[in-house]
Amino acid sequence: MATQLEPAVPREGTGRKKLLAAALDLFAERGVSGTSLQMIADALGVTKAAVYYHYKTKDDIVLAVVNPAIEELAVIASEAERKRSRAAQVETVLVGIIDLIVRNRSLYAVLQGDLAVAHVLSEHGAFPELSNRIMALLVGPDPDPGTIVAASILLSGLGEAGFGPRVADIGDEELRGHMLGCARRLLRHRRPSAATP
Amino acid sequence: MATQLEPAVPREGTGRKKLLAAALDLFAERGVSGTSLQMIADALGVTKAAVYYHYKTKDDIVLAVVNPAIEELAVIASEAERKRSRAAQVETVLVGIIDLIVRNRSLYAVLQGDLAVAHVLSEHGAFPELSNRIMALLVGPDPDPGTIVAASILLSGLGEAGFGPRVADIGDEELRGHMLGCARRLLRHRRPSAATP
DNA sequence: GTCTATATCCTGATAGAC
DNA sequence: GTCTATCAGGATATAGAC
Repeated sequence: MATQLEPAVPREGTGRKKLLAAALDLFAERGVSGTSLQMIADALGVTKAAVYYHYKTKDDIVLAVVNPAIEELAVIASEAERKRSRAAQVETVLVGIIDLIVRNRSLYAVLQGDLAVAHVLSEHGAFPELSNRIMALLVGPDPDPGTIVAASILLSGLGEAGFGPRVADIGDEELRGHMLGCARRLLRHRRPSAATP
Repeated sequence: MATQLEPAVPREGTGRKKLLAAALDLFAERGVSGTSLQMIADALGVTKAAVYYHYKTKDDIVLAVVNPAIEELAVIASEAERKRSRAAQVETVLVGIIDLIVRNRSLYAVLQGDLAVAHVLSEHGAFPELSNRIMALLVGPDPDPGTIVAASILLSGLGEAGFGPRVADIGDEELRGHMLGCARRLLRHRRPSAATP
C-alpha cells in the first residue's frame, strides 16, 4: 500500500528489473504471444537459460511485468471505494488511472490490450474481479447501457491511446489534462430518467 | 466499390468463408499470434494441410480475414472526403465506422487492436495510409493535441468496446446510438483559440 | 548468475496419394 | 478438397558445468 512515486517498471536496474523492462518493451511492440524468450534474452545480451534463472515460466514474466500496474489499480480502487459521493469515486478512479497511464504509457496498454495477458491473468490472478470493481466505480449502481458503453470506450481507449504514436510527442502534464477532459466529457451525460413519463 | 449490405465476414458458408469465420473467432479470442493453423483446422474439423489448400501462408489468412473491413473503411474515407463541410466529413466517418463495428463486432477489434495484424498490414498492405486518412478526417487540418487525444481514444476505444463482454447483450440499434453519442461528446469540445489574447 | 547442451513439443509449410 | 506423412526450425523448459 506504499504510495508509488516512481514509474511502475523502472527503465534501468539490475537483474530482474532490466529483464522486466526489456520484456515490457517487447510486449508493447510485438505482443506477448509474438515475443519469445529468445527475443528477451537477445535484448539483454544473454541466453535463454539466463532468463529462466530469474523466472521459471513465460507466464511468470508476464505476471511480473504487469503486476505493478495491477497493484496500483487495486490501491486506486480501494481509495475510490472509501469516498462517499459518487462524483468523488469517479474522480478518484479517473485521476488515478490516467496518472498511471501517463507515467508509464506502454504498461497499461499491455495490461488491458493484450489478449495473452488477459488469458494469463484469468488463470493466475484475480484481475477480472479488480476490473469489475473499477468498472462499477465508474458507472455506479444500476447503470444504463449508455453509461456502460461510454465507460468501456473510455477504459480501453485510454490504454491504447496512451501508447499510440500519435500522442508520443505530447508531454506528460498536457496529456494528463487532455485525457481527463476526454474522460469527463465521455462520462458526463444525461441519464434517461426512468421517473419521467 | 459495391455497397456492403451483409456482414463483412459471413458466419456460415462453404470452403474459404467458413475458414475465415472460424479464423476471425479465434483471432478475436486468442489474438493472431496466439492462434495456430492447427487451432483453425481443429475448429473446422479438418487438418492443417486442408487449410493450406485455401491459403498459402498464415499472413494470407490474416489479410483475407481483415480485408473486408479495410475495403469498407476505404469506401467510408472516400465518401467522407467528398463532403465539403468539416462537420459532414466527421459525421460520415463516425456513422460509417460505428456501423461497421456494430454490424461485425469482433472484426474491427482484431483489425486495430492486434499488433500482429498491424505488423502484417504494414508489410503487405497500405493500411497505415488509410488509417491516417481517417484520422485526418476526424481531427481536421492543424489539430490541437486535445483533439488528437480525443480521436485516438475514440478510434481505439470503439473497437475494443464493441467486442467487449459488457456490451455483448446490447442490441445493434441501441449500441449504434450510444456509440454515436459517445463519439460526438468526445469530439465536440472547445478548441483553444489561438486568436484570443 | 550466467553459460552450453539437450530434450520435447509444436509451429508454419510442403509433397504427393486419394 | 481433404488426407497422411514429413520437414526444418523455433518454442518452452531442464540439467549441469563454470
